Amino acid sequence: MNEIKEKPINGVAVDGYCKGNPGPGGYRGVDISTGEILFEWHTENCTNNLAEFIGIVHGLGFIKEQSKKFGKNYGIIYSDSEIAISWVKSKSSSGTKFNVDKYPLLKQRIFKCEMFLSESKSLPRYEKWDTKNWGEIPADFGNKK
RNA sequence: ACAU
DNA sequence: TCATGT
Ligand SMILES: [Mg+2]
Ligand SMILES: [Mg+2]
Repeated sequence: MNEIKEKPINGVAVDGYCKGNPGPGGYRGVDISTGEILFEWHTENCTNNLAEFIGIVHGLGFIKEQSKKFGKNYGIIYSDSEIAISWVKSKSSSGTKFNVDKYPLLKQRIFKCEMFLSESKSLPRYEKWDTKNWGEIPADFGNKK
């Protein structure tokens, strides 16, 4: 199915980054309609896919919290990462090759992400950002050469 | 191959 | 050109 959707004008774009892979990295979330940076996180060492995964999960929690506390409904979370989206769907990042044992804070963060996913009765929508047709996701860090 |  | 992943 080669359906091409319209480029979204609402929702939250999340993107992960790594300076080296593995390397220092993190994620951020951007309000697509305004360009406002809504949340950001950095850590000393991780992989591209772990950063993308944790970013999506944080975005899901953020959207839920904004809705419940402030009645603000951000809509859909977008990610350009096939891998991270598959990990969110399965509620597990066990496919990672990265040994988190040297990074207990990261290990704990991943555990909490999976816990959040497994305990949630419902989650906000999350969809693939179609970079080919829409250009770079608005949350991108612009680190690629 | 596809997505990063 | 290398690494992370399905
Ligand atoms: Mg990305
Ligand atoms: Mg990017």
